[in-house]
Amino acid sequence: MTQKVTPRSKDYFRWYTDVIQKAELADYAPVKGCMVIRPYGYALWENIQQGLDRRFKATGHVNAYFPLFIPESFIRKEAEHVEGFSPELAVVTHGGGKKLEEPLIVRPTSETIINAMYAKWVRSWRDLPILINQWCNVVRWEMRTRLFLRTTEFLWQEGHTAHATPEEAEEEALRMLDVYADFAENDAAIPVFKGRKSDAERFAGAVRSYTIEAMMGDKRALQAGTSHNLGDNFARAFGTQYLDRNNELRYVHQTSWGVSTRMVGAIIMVHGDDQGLILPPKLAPYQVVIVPIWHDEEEKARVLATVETITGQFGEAVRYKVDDREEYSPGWKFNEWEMRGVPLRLEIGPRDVAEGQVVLARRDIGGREGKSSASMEGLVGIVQEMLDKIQANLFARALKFREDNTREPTDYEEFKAAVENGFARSYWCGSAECEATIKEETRATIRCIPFDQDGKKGKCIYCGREATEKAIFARAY
RNA sequence: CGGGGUGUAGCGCAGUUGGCUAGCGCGCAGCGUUUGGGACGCUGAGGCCGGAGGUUCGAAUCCUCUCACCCCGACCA
Repeated sequence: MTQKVTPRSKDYFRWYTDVIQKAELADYAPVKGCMVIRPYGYALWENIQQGLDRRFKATGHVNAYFPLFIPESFIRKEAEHVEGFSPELAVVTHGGGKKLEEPLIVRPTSETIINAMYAKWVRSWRDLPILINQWCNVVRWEMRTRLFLRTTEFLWQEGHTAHATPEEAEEEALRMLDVYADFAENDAAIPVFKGRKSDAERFAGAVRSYTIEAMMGDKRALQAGTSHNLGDNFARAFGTQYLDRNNELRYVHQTSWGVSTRMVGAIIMVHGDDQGLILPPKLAPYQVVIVPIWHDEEEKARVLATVETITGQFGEAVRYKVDDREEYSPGWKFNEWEMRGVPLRLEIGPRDVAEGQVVLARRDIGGREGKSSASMEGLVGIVQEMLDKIQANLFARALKFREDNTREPTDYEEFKAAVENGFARSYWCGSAECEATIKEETRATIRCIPFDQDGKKGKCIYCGREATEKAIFARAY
């Protein structure tokens, strides 16, 4: 399996799929559009889960689990929602050898079934807010699939909250977008634009959708997380009402927000290089790989004894892997673990043992430049410091790349060139016609209308009418 | 759904003017020598050539039909 991957510079998408399979993150499943997430990929996902779950808990959310099957009639209750999701539903028509009275939908998302329950649970203003998240799988029958980025079945978390007022729901939607952005930038080392979706890109059934958008290594955009203010759309469809302090019956206002295994794809595409993966230390299954080197049994004993004192030092503070396989040479292992994206490699041979030091090799900086030696004494501190540096460097590098490839074109010709090869930040008049025409002519869509605006006015990049906001346009995954 | 492509050993492929025993590289197993940037030798295991029909003395190879997967578009986290 550990053959070289197609160079990223040569064929970006081949590189992407090669890396996933050769690094053993995932493999194609026997069912079209589905993938098997292998232990190494799943460990990465578990770290993503932990990073997010910790933040959800810290903002007052609790986890729960709702069923996989949703009665077909539920999906129909919210008009825009049914229209948005119908084409991609998997439907169960038989169970236990008999045709079902009512077909069951395999959840594509859980707004409907959760609202059916919330409608039961909510009676009084005292029952609010409900702040529930669930970790689960969902199924969307997409025509075109790509490992991690879009699979028929995928793993995600979906938060579903219910609030007394529109203001609280809005506040919640924005809070969770901040949580996502914080996770993306600090844990995944992926810089994101936070902003609002255009109406055309809005979630089916939402009042407003917010998103974090990231630039991949091929300069295309990827929506890395979304947060929706659902208003009272689902509450009206499901009759989710409560009595307020004045004994008046009111609909709840809701949000939903999600991050999926797509985040794994984002990490691969943002940080990887020709050698393969580069994983951010905060999420890497192994932060450090230790490669012991020896020539004979006597050296082996000494080297491994030293390795043991090091791993003893690491304890729980560092996630490490000792690669003491005898069937591979050190050089082979170096290449293997670089391909698998381990942020830091520690080499220990007889020379190091004699000198009381180890060799450190950074994954983010190749060749000699990334190598240094460190004393065995207090190594854990040095390693942690270096992991922090790598984390910071990955973010800085990704940010610079995004900035270098985000342009502010002054006319439509420049705009077309810009979205050909990066992001364009341009005034947009807000009309769906301009948006649709741009999409048709350039294949670029509005990724978001960033919160970060300069407050100035300008002319729409397409029609020239007055515009008050700039949008990020790009080709997207 | 439209367009393109691929199915032969675990992986990557060759073989396809029909021809006898289906081959190569990597990987895998055993033994030995190796090990600081993808080591080497020897021995060996592993195939109803995607499936079904047909043509033929003879089919991986020709014909028909099917199935699966990948890539490019439209749809989407």
